[in-house]
Amino acid sequence: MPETSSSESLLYLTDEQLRQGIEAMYFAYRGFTADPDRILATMAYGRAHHRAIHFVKRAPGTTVTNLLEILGVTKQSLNRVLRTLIEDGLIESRVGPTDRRERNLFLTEAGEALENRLSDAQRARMRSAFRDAGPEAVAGFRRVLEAMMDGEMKRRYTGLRESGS
Amino acid sequence: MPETSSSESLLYLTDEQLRQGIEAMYFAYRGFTADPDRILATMAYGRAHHRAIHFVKRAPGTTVTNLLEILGVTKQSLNRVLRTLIEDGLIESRVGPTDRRERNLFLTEAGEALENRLSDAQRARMRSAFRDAGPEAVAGFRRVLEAMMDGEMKRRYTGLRESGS
DNA sequence: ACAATACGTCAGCTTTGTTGACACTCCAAG
DNA sequence: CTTGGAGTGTCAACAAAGCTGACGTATTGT
Repeated sequence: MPETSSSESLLYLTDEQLRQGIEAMYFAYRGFTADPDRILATMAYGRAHHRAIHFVKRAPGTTVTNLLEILGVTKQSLNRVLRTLIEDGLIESRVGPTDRRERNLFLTEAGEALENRLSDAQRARMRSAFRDAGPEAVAGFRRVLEAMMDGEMKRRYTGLRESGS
Repeated sequence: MPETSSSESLLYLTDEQLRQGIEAMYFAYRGFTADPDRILATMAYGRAHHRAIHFVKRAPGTTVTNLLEILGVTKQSLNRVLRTLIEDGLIESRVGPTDRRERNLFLTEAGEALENRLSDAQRARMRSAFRDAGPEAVAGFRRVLEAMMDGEMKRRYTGLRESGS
């Protein structure tokens, strides 16, 4: 093990430092999901519904298959969630205009409303964390997270970044 | 909303930037758990077993109640996991020496071995991400994550940091 | 003696993941 | 034009892991 703090500048690669990074990631992720979870718990929804709503908002008109790839779950798992959201009138599923096998997904007004509530809660926490930590920290945060994704995830992530905004 | 990029230095608080932070967190967390998940899937274990093993390694001799508080799950949920780990000889449960109602939890040799396999995989990814991003980025990463935990989580996290290392 | 604590367990439910089978649609080769 | 294969979406049944609430037992301490 070369990184046993032999060099001062590599202190952040100590096993102990890495372990702290792992634990920070674990606890922070729980904070990250806590607010939306609380809102969702009051309805019959869970985290999976949130994810579906989020990415439909992000890429309106997306197909089921595309969503499947972004979320990395099986069809049935997504379908169950999608079905309840459609039944409840939060998501609209339109038959594809060119290829009628496809379904294009959109948020309804009610869907947008819920998306806003959830997003606001999550963004508020993110904003406060970003503000507390400062711009340089935020840049570092982003850099580490991107390096932590594996190739597949990174593709999905940067794919979204390029199409959005 | 004052943060609509009115000031250049607050660009990182734009809704779009926050949204990207949220998505980065989501995709990175999946990368973060991917390697251990792959290992665990080959056995009859899941993420819950990993968490139990991790924190028993971190705080050997911890009691069930303490673990319950750190993990923030219910007794039943933890017990199911703990029971299989004890049956499989990965965790040892010793009657508390001073208070015989308590059970002190330890990893057996086999438990240590599995912990190492899991930790190595996760640390390798963390190390590579840290190395790619550099020390300043790592510091920023940690700062943002700590700001993102809520009070309860932060207490557990810093509690561990102080007892460990 | 009695209340409180720590742990384990039972029953039953929910969310969210899985696999496998099936129906509808499209397109291209015969 | 028909027909067969590939693509897209739906449904049924099951598993992992979380939850609540109740209860039993051993132990502690007042």
